[in-house]
Formats: sequence, C-alpha cells, structure tokens
Amino acid sequence: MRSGGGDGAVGDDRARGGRPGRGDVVAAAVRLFTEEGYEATTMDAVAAAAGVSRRSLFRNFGSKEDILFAEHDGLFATVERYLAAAPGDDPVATVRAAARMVFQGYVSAPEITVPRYRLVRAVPRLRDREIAMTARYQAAFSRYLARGETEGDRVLAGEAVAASVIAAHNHVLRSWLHAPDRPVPWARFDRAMEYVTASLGGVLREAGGGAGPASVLVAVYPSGLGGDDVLRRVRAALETAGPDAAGPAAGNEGTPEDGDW
Amino acid sequence: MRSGGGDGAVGDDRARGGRPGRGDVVAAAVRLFTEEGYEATTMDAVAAAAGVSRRSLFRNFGSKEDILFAEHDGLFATVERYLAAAPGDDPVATVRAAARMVFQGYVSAPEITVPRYRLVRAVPRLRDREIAMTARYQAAFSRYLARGETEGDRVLAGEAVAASVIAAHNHVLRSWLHAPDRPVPWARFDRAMEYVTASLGGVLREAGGGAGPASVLVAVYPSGLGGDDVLRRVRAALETAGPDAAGPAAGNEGTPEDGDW
DNA sequence: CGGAGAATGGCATCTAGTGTCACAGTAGAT
DNA sequence: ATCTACTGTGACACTAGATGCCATTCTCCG
Repeated sequence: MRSGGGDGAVGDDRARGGRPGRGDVVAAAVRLFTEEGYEATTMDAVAAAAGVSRRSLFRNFGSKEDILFAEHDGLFATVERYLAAAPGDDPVATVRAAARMVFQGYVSAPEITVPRYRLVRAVPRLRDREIAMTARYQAAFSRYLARGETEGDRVLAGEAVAASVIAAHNHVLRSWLHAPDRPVPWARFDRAMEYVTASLGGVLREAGGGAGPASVLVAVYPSGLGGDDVLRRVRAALETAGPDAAGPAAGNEGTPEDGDW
Repeated sequence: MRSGGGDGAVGDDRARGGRPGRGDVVAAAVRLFTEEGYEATTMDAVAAAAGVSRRSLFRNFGSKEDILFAEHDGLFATVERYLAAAPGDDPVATVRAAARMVFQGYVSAPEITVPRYRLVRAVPRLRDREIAMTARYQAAFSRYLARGETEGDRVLAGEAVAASVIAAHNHVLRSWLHAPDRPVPWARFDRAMEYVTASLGGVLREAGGGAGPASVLVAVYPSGLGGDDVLRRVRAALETAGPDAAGPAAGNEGTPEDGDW
C-alpha cells in the first residue's frame, strides 16, 4: 500500500501535496477509531490526526458517524438513479441487480467496509446507523416495486421482496466480511438472490422470463455530465472495479468465480 | 381523559400523589415533543414539565430518545422470553405468533405509539431509532429460526422469513397507525402473515400443518416471579389488554373483527 | 424511633454539533 | 498583472445531550 493513503477508492480529490482530502480524513479517522475505540476518540483528535480543523470536519462530513458512512451516500444515490431509470418490465430482476450494485459497492472498498464492520459490531450507535442505511435501500426497493400504488397486496408483496432481498444481501455480505481475503462470493450472492426472489416474487413478475443473473456492466451517471467525464469514470470503474466517494460509479464484471456450489 | 394522566397502559407505578412515575414523564415528554417539536424541546423543559430533575430524567431513561421508546424494552424482553420458551415443532408459526405479540404491543398503547409515529416520520433521528428497534426483533426472529446453525441455506431462509415477517408486520401496522380510531385490523395482519410465510417458510417447516391463526392468550413471565404476581399481572393484562412498561405482559383475544376481506 | 439502602437533586464537566466572522486560496474579468 | 467575487478554511463562542460525583431526601424495615 502507498504511504499516506488517499489514492484508493476512497475519494481522492487532489490529495497529492496540498490539503488533506476526504480520503485522508476518513483513513485517519478509521485508524483512530480502530486503535483507540470509537467513543474514546474525540473529534479534536480526528481533526489533529487528519491535519484539518475541527470545524472543517463537521462542515465536510456533518457528524462523527458520517465520517465512517461517507461513501454510502454516493452509492445510494447511484442505486436510486438506477432504479429511476430502469425499465419496469421485470421489476424483481431490477431490484436484484440494484442489490448487486450495493454488494459491489461494499466489496470494492474493503479498506473502509472491513474495519467499519468491526466497529459496527462493537458500537451500538454505529450498528443502528448501519441498519438505518440498509433500511434506506430497502425503502427504495419497496418504493420502486410499489410503483405508485399505496395499498393492496402489490405493496405488501413488494415490501416482502425488498426485505428478503436486503436480508439475502446482508447474509452473503456478512459471510464475506468475516473473511474478506477470500474471493468475492458472487455465486453465493446470485444463488441467495435467486432463492429469496423465486417464491415471493411471483406476484410482481408479470412479463419476461426468469432471466438468469445479469452479467453486464451497469453504469449510471448524473445527466449533466460531460462525455469526457463519463468516459473517464467508466474506464476508472472498469480498472479499479470500485466506486469512489466523490463521484458515483459502479463497475463489475459479474462472472461467478466462486467455487463453493 | 383524566387530568394529569398516568393511569393508562403506560406504566403507572403509584403515580397517584407522590412523585411522578414513568408514565407521567413519558406523557409530558410526548406532549412537549408534539406541541413544540422534538429538537426544539430541551431536556430541561421535559424535566420541568414532568416535575422531576434533569438528572433523574437521564438516570431513569438513559437518553432523550429512550423516553419515547421506553416501553419497547419490556415488550422486546417479553418476545425474547417467548421465543426462548417456545417449542420448536413449528418455528414459522412461533415467529408469526411473536410478531403478533409485537403488533399487540403497538395497538394496545395508542397514546404512545400514535404520536410517536408522527414524530418518527418527521425526525430522521427518531426514524432511525424506530428502524433499529424493528431490526432487533428481526434479529431475534432470525436467531430463533437459525437455531444454532451459523451457515447454510437454513440460516438464509430464516433471515428471509424474519425479514418478510417484519415487513408484513410493519405494513399492517402503518396502515393502522394512519387511522388508529378504526378497529385493529387483526384479519389483515393474519392474512399478511399467511401470505409472506406461505411460500418462503417451506424450508423451515418440517412438522405440523399450517395451523391457522392462534387465538389463545399467550403470557410469558420471568421464572423468578411469585404466584400472586403472576395472577395479578395476568388479570391486569386481561383487563387492560396492554403491557405496562415496568412489567412485561401481553394480552390479546385475537378474534378477527375486521370487515375488509 | 433510627439506621441502611435506594432514589433524587444539584453541580461540574465533557463532547458533539451549530452559528458567526475573519482570512486565505482561486478563478475570472478588465 | 491587479482587482474582484467566490469558495473553502480556521478560530471563537455557544447550545444541549450525556456522565460522574456527592450531598440530601425518601422509604422500607427492624
């Protein structure tokens, strides 16, 4: 790994020589939280370790927790744009693909997600925060599956599917987080998704066959983005296979490379 | 409604003339939160309105949020004891009954749950807290359904069922919270439970037929409780049909009395 | 009545989070 | 190249949730 960190998939805004960027701050905070404990680490300590002022910390991250969950917002925004732009012909498959994007977002930034997972398991406050994050995804899935309706079995079915998809996602994700050095269990992920959506999704699937796991590149970007930027981000996503915090990007060549089934 | 409040199903520990009990404090806090907003209400204001000192507030409730979610802990403990003592012959039915207890806990204390629902929808911090609470139930359900196993399809199936049950519970609960004056939709609740567990629960159901909705009184108490206490609590539960904050109790005569199916 | 134990109140203190203002770095216009 | 408008940063002050400490009060029981 490089010396000071800050060119990974964390969020590198010119962290070369000038002021420390978001990535550096997050790295310093994660280190302090891990070494000295989350509660015991004051924001002054984080500010000092990161080389910024305490005020700038709050300005750029909002709160102490948000330092750990900063990259989540970009990923969530990407997922929401994906759902908004997705065709409605096979909603369950769309949600499954969206969950795949979330999973991809986790496994492609292990420098953050792995130590954060340890912290989340230890600190109740952070655990609640993580749960609230996944609940946001679940709510987005439910909204998409409901498609305007506000009452009836359709809504209930959508919420059940969304909950099950999130549960399956978390199930596979946890198993990976326990041993992040092993290859990413894409096969197990797809199998789990298949399992939870096979039975429950019946009500929602009105057209289009089952359609196996999608192994295509999915990229969603803000509409007001220049062509060069899009090209650059797609290339970056293909190379590093990971989204950065500043700009949303999700790249993934989803060939199952797991050997356990 | 009585003058000072405090004899409902909130948690009345001798709130007659002496010091204000938990129920009075919660009632005062809910009133302030509703009238002046959650963030705008300081703990000093709550302490003054409830007639206790600020220090005692924190001592008895732990935090500002916990004032709103105080009764949840008792209900959760009851559910956990119920799961621990339940026979394992039909785990899905057991979880369904546990969800019914939770639902009962909500609908039997509308003086708290209804205004809290309004607050939860408005204040993000409280929304996260509510989500974390339901996640605790979901985790308890998953643990019960996993029954020791830590890997494999059994665990995934259990987590999916737990997530779906919670989703169905929340679905019906929300619809009731929007119009709490209408009769409690027990029929819709049972139908939703039936729906989400019919397809997914197959893996987990190994014995015992479907077994329609249980319409029996379920009461779980700590083992170190005197016979008189048990009798008194059962009677109280039967009369008020609601758990109080100090002691866990869940009463419910579950005859479907809803007219919409 | 009196003492033991628990609950309460008051005080000091810590820390997350916010508002405000002065200052520095930067891009664009003349 | 200089002025200017804008954006980000740092420093200070302040609010409020939360905790530790200790004296006081209340309650239960012998």
